[in-house]
Amino acid sequence: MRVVDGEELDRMATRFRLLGEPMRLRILQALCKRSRTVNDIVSATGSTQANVSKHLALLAAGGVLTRKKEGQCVYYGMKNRLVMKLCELVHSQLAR
Amino acid sequence: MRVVDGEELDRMATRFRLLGEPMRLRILQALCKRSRTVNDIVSATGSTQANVSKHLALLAAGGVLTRKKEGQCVYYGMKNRLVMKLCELVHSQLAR
DNA sequence: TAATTGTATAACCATACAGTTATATGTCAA
DNA sequence: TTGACATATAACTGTATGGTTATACAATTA
Repeated sequence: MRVVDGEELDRMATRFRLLGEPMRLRILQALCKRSRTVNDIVSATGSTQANVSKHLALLAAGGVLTRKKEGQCVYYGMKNRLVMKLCELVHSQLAR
Repeated sequence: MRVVDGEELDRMATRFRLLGEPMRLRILQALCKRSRTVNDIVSATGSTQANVSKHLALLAAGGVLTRKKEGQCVYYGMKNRLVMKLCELVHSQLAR
């Protein structure tokens, strides 16, 4: 990594911290294959609707998830594969 | 990423969170090229000795840094290149 | 031994934030 | 319009943790 200025380090830290919550990783896992509604994710994670909604808002604001409203349902999905790449990398690193 | 159990998600989240602090990223940058003493890192980061020591202890406990005592100096260094790989990946992802 | 230097740690404070409960907002159907 | 369902948000609580200050511990030197 090149030398990086303070603001960029802040952004990097923010991204890492966004992934530094088990519940958010659980959510990402649930969205790994396809987009899902909030309720789907609530079921998949076993958390409460309010909690899931908050995490989804954070992940979307952080540029990790997309958000698409259809009727009264809201579909969240992976913005791209890059974040899953990160998760896989960490996962494989820990398997040592 | 395969489906991962709760404990593994916890470990992954812990690793991500470990990288989710600007000061710790600053420390990693300082150690990118070579191992350094605590005082070196204090100078490089501009933080206090106590604060740096605490972060170094966390990074070492988290398996990111190595620790080698020589005389009254303690050298910390990157355990391997994998973490820098992560940082580079995040850095490049944010550059969009 | 005493003084100095390098590092770690304890105690404390302030802040951030995950989770909860309750409620608001929005959308559809009857 | 009313009711039911889906989602978001506000208010609150408890906990974790980054930074600071002071001090302890360890190694070197005089």
